[in-house]
Amino acid sequence: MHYWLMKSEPEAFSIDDLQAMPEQTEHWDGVRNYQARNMLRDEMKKGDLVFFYHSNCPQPAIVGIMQVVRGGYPDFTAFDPNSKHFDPHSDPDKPRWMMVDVQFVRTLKRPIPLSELRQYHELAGMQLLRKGNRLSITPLSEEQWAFILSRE
DNA sequence: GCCAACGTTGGC
DNA sequence: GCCAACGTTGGC
Repeated sequence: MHYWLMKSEPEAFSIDDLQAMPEQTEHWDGVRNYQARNMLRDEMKKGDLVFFYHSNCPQPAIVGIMQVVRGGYPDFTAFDPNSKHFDPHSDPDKPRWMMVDVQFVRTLKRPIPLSELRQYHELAGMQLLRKGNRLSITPLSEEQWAFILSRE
């Protein structure tokens, strides 16, 4: 059982969009970073819990919880020339990019902003808070997960 | 809109 | 393999 945080720009795909999907489930496509790809492929398993984080918006914040309902499998948007995530170098016989399916669990009672997360020394080791961090998927320890929920 | 940080590309 | 140039991310 692992805990994660995944970023999305709410203008592109928000937690409300996830909640509105059929089965409240969507595939998390478009990750085009090898470090994140490796986590999707090797470490994210069905049942893992994930914080939904809104990035690149007026108030960057953790806004909700989702659950992995299908572990890593090939990101088919990489094969679609009409997709903005198309990658001509990803061969369907040897897919370069991976994704998981996630299901909405709930929104937090309140969004917990990045600026607040930075103030907790308990979270000093969080990868999200590291200077220059750009990874759209980062792991959390169980302790970090529980602490954040305690601040809700 | 600015810009720091980072990843990728490609010439050599 | 090095590294400059470039593109992207994402907070502010």
